[in-house]
Order: sequence, then C-alpha cells, then structure tokens
Amino acid sequence: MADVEAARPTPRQRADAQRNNSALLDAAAAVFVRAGVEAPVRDIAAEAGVGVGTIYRHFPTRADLVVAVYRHQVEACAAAGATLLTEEATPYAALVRWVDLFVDFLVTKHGLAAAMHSDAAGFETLHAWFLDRLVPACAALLGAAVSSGEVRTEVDALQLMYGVGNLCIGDDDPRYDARRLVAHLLAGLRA
Amino acid sequence: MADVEAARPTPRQRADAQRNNSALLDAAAAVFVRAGVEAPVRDIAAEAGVGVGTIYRHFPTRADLVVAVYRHQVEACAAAGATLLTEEATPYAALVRWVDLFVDFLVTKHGLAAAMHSDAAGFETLHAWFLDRLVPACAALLGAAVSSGEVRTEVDALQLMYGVGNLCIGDDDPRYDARRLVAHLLAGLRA
DNA sequence: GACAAAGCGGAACGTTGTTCCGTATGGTGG
DNA sequence: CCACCATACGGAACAACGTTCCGCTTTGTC
Repeated sequence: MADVEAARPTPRQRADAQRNNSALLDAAAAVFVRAGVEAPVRDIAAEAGVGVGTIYRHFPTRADLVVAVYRHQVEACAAAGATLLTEEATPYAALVRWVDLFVDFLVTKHGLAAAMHSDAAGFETLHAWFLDRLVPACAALLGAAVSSGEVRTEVDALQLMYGVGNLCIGDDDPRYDARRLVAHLLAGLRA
Repeated sequence: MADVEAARPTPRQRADAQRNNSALLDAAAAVFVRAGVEAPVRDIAAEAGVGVGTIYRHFPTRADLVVAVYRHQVEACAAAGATLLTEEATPYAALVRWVDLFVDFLVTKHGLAAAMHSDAAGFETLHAWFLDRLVPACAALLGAAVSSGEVRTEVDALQLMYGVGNLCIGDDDPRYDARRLVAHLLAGLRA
C-alpha cells in the first residue's frame, strides 16, 4: 500500500550512498575477520574510508550492521558456490575455497548471538534462513566432489557445515587455529 | 618456600579489608543475579557500599572479580548441600532449595566464559574443579531424595546439573524464565 | 597516644557506542 | 549548462564503560 508514492522524483538512494553501503559491508566483513565482531565502529569506518556518522546513517545501531554483514555474507557464500565450480580446476578445489569463505562468515555468525542477545526469536529466524540458503550450496559442491571421485560419501552437507562451524568456536584464542583444523578435516574427506 | 617470611608483624589483611572482601563477593553475586554478569563495576561498588578503587584493590581486573565470585559460589553451593539436608523438612525440599542456589550460581558461570575469553585453559581448569566440587554435593541430595522415596531413580546428579545448566542458557531474554522451567523439571522428578 | 603502613573513595583517564550539526555533493528543473 | 536543495557526509561531542591514580582515613603496633 505504500507503493502509491513510488512515483516520486528521487525515491532511490543517491549514488554515493549506494557505494558507501557496499563499501561498509565489505569493510566490516574484512575487519570482523581480522579483529573479531567486537571490533570498534571507528575501525570499520576507517577501513571503509568514511566517517562514523555515515555508518550510523546506514545502520542505526551496531547490531544492525552485524546483521547486515551476516545477510550479505550468506548471499555471497550462496552465490560463490555456483561460480566456484566453474572457476576452479576440480570440484574438490572449489569445495576447499568455498569452505574458506564459509569460515570467514562464521566469525560474523558466532558474533551474531552476542550482538542480538536481546532478540532470541530474530536470531532463530536468521539461523533458519541461513540453513535454507547455504545447505543447498554446500551440497552442490560436495556432490560434485563426490561424483568426480575426489571425496568419500560418508558425510553430507549439513554435517560438514556443523563440523566446520563447531571447529570455529573459540577461535579468538590465539593458541587455537580453527583454519588449520578445518583444513585437516577437509583433507580427511579425500577418497 | 614463601612461608619463611610468614613471621612478619602484620602478614595478614587488615580487619576492614577482610570485611570489604566478603562484602564485595556477596554484593557482586547479588548484582550478577539481578542484572547479569555484564553489570557495571560501579553498580557493584554501590551495592557493597564501597568506592570503585576498593574493588580494584581486591580484584585487579573485572575478570578476577567474576572468577572470585564463581569460586565463592561453588564453595557456598558445596557447603549448603551438607547443611540443607538437616535444615529442610524433606530431602526433596532440600534438593529444590539447593537447585535454587545452583541457578543463582549459573548466571555467574555462564558469564565466566565471556569474561575469560582470552584464557581458555584457565576456564577448563575452573570447569573441572567445579564438577569435582559440586557433583558429589548434588549426588548426596539426590541420593537422599531417592532413598526417601520422593523422586525417581532415572536421572543422576551430573545429568540433572547439565539439564539445569542448559535450561539457564539465554536467560537474559525477558521472555524466557529459566527458573520456571527448572521448577517444572524438578517437579517431573517426583515419584 | 603517636606513627607508619595499609586501605579507602571518587575524581580523572582512555576507549567504547551513539548523536548531532555544519558542510559538501549528487541529481534535477530551468 | 547551471543553480538549487534535499540527501548524505565527516568528525567533534556526549554518555557509559573499565581502569588508574592519589590525597585522605583507618588500622594495628610500640
């Protein structure tokens, strides 16, 4: 019903606003991976090359930014699954690179619970949507790698994702290297 | 080997320092239950009727305070287990009251992981010590209630403690009432 | 009772998330 | 092409946090 006013002169964002929006999403994702989801807003602003005011114009609160990055990364992971299969030499190589993206994303995901501690229902919704979106993507890569005879058949996409997800819990401990363990897990899948 | 110097004039704390130490432990425990482990240091100081400087004299950092409260509450829980059996009318009533203390303690315990995110090994040590100390206490109460014919025999102390512990995850959500669910769990144990 | 040491209170500091407002800029009607 | 103004930007300013510091008070001893 609000669409009646859609014929206005400039209903859509200005060009620089759109640029800053995606710049912020990319910058925040990068900073989260480097310094964790607890990274200061100022650091994200610096990484994106904007002022803090710009962040709060796009994302009213810190939690909103985290959620936006989360959604953005889920979409990116889902999309990458499709293209990696054509870009990489073998399906297994594609799977490895996809899992690497997935691990980047998990940093955000694990911080999401803390950022949304006051909205458990919203968190469940996001979690369900994340599974709907990524399990098929992972399954496609895994299936291709199985078909090509590179990996065993004993594990399905959901199990792999949970396994990788659990390996990445507590990765803020400097003595713990989740990526190394994930690499070993993937190596263990080889036929 | 450090005991060689124990013959000094005043090796032990001054009287007011000892008072403030336990006052702080009690005040922090109370505030943690009321407002969560994220409660500001100033609130704890106010509850104990001291200045913030006094807190930092006793506990160099916030995490140290949380750990101290944790240890204090574990000891209190263990000690209470012994006395409640003689004070309450029936073993089951004693068990119910003990679990109530245990739930108070869980608020601190769940916050501990966040407070110690940089010391995973220390956390594991504390966790193991907590089990060693409290499982026997809980087992005694549970055993007594089973012997008196008040509760079923299907669940052991460790299971009960894990169950209660898991029910108390996410209790910072105002729509979620962990204590109510714990009460139902205990009611369900009745023979 | 006097004196040194131990302890206390709370102002002050540095770092957070968030708000505010003067300034710059992109899109549009002339 | 230009002038206009809503839109958007940058970063100073604010409030709340953990932590540090230091002048004053209290405690225990000779």
